[in-house]
Amino acid sequence: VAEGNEDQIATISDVAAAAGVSKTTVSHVLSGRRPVSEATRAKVHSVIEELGFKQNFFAAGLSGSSSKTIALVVQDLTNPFYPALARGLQQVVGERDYVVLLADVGAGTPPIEVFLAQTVQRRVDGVVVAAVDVRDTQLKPLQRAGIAVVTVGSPRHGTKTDQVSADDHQIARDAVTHLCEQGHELIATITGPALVAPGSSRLAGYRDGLKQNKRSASRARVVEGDWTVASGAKAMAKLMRLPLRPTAVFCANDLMAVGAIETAVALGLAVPEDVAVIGVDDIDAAGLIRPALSTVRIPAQEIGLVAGELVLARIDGADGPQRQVLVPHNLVIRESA
Amino acid sequence: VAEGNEDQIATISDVAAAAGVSKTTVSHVLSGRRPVSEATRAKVHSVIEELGFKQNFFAAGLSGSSSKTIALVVQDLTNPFYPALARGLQQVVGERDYVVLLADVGAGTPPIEVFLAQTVQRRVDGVVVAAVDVRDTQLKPLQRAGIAVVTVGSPRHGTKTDQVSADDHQIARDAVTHLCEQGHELIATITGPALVAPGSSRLAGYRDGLKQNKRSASRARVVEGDWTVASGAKAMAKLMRLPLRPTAVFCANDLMAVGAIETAVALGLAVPEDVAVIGVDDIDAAGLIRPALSTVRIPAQEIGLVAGELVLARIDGADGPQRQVLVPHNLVIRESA
DNA sequence: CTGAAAGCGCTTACAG
DNA sequence: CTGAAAGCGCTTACAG
Repeated sequence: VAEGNEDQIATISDVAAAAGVSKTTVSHVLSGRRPVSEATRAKVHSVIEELGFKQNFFAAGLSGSSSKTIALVVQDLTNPFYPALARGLQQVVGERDYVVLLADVGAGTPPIEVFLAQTVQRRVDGVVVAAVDVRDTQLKPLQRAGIAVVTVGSPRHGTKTDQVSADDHQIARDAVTHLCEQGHELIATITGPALVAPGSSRLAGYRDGLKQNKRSASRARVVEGDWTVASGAKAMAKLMRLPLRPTAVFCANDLMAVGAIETAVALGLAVPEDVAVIGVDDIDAAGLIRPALSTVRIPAQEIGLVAGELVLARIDGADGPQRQVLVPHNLVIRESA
Repeated sequence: VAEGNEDQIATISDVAAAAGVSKTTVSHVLSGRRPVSEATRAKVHSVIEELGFKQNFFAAGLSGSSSKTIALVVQDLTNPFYPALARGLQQVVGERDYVVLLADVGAGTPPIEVFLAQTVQRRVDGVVVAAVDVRDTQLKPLQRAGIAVVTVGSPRHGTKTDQVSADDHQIARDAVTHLCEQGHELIATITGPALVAPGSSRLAGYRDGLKQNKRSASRARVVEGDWTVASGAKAMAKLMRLPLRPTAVFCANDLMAVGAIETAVALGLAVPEDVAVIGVDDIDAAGLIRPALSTVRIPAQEIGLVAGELVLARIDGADGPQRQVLVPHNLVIRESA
């Protein structure tokens, strides 16, 4: 036991020397990529333990070339959807000893293209993109570099990646159907900006829901908001002035639903007795306001899980066509509808 | 222009050859660590551009040994405090081309000790720990490995790292003082579990605030909750049964304040006319409930910024004693107090 | 079942 | 102002 400079970090050579075997053998007991006799395996392991040996990440990567890391690009970490997604992703990839590199586009720095470049330079194994700002031309270079890319959210024009998202169309249909089951006939909607996802899909789903349940549709009962409480309040005021006043409103997100409820209360209308209101998202406040908000929960964490499974599958070499998976949502019925 | 196998990733040797200089020189124009003539610098840069050369992260790290990454360990990404902190951190470190590696302890996997081990293996430059579960004995190895460690939250016994946190003591004092300025005499508090931070500091701050404003203190007006809405509601019921009913309640977080308000309303008490309620955190729901909750905003993003500055300072070689910085909070007065 | 040796793509004394 | 060469700590054909 003459060696043992304990201040120095142990390398694979130290382990090999102390165990009386070659670096090759140590490397193989580490990777398991080639059979090693039980005796020497045990010896090597005990030496590793004793020396506190840890593989040098850079050296391993330089030869082997996988960094065991997944990058996650997120539109706005401040929106609770993304942290939940991040958690789901970490859960599945962490299981396989991958680590997650985070980029919050909303932070403003670094610029997204800089981060994506970093991603290839660092030989990241996979990238999960949950950010509307990213154009597919920015993703091409990653794919060419052999990085597995999966995209979260509604499909965008021309994007060629595996995708996960909530089923926005079905979400709206389910909400409308719930309203119908409660006996409502005149059902309005407060939409998000209607040309882009997920606003467009939820509007289409609303219309389908009406048709499917044989309710009448009317352009007057469709009012556009911009996802904010204030816009929901304003849209609701417009709706409540209609000659044929709707008795139920499907709001394309919870924030607008909160605004809608405030307007209803301000007008002296009881919710849900006079007007029922249902939202989408299940934000934290949904259960805290009165009346408590009925809504459709977007399964953010599950989306993260699936995104993780998709990247890992590609990393493991799965080929075949791009996959698109829709993660099931669920209705959370509280008081407002 | 005979070379140019465009399918292959360009290395520093390719650049050197194409520019007619040595790898040494290319390396130096990249790092700027030694003067290079303007002419050759320009030539090298143009070749880099042309070949689309990107430094191999592993090779650079193996020689140079900095990974340009900061790890962030967070207790529960699902709590909005942490995403905001993460954003602040990214903003400052991103500016300097560092990238952030995220670990959400609440995800359950990987185990925290595994992640911390990864952190030294990957030669991370700094670690920001915002997680109560991490004991200082787990941090020692990182510091020994030369990693800059900063800790977020109230100081813990024996921890020897730079620290950032909100000033929990002062937060409570400020809230109580606000209540006093509104003319309240009998001021109660609903605390978190009182033995651990931040519950203990907020309780102490409440008592100081009372003393400083010459209000009477009473053990009966201190009721312990567990940070949840339900516990706040229950504590409030107890408080409202007191013979000398308090006219104002300082709740150690917003969730308990929401519960307190619900109880008050259920008892037919008007808020803030009959009882004023103030919380801490400024959660999203605070502005959405009625009456809107007055509270003390915890400056999560600023805490992240400061944490980033502290790590970077240490990475840049700052020595000297451990620093502890308290980030200023602010009162957000809405309707409930 | 095991080793010697080349090689991954950089950085950095050392030398001029 | 610039280069040749050693070395960082691994992995992996190749050979036995």
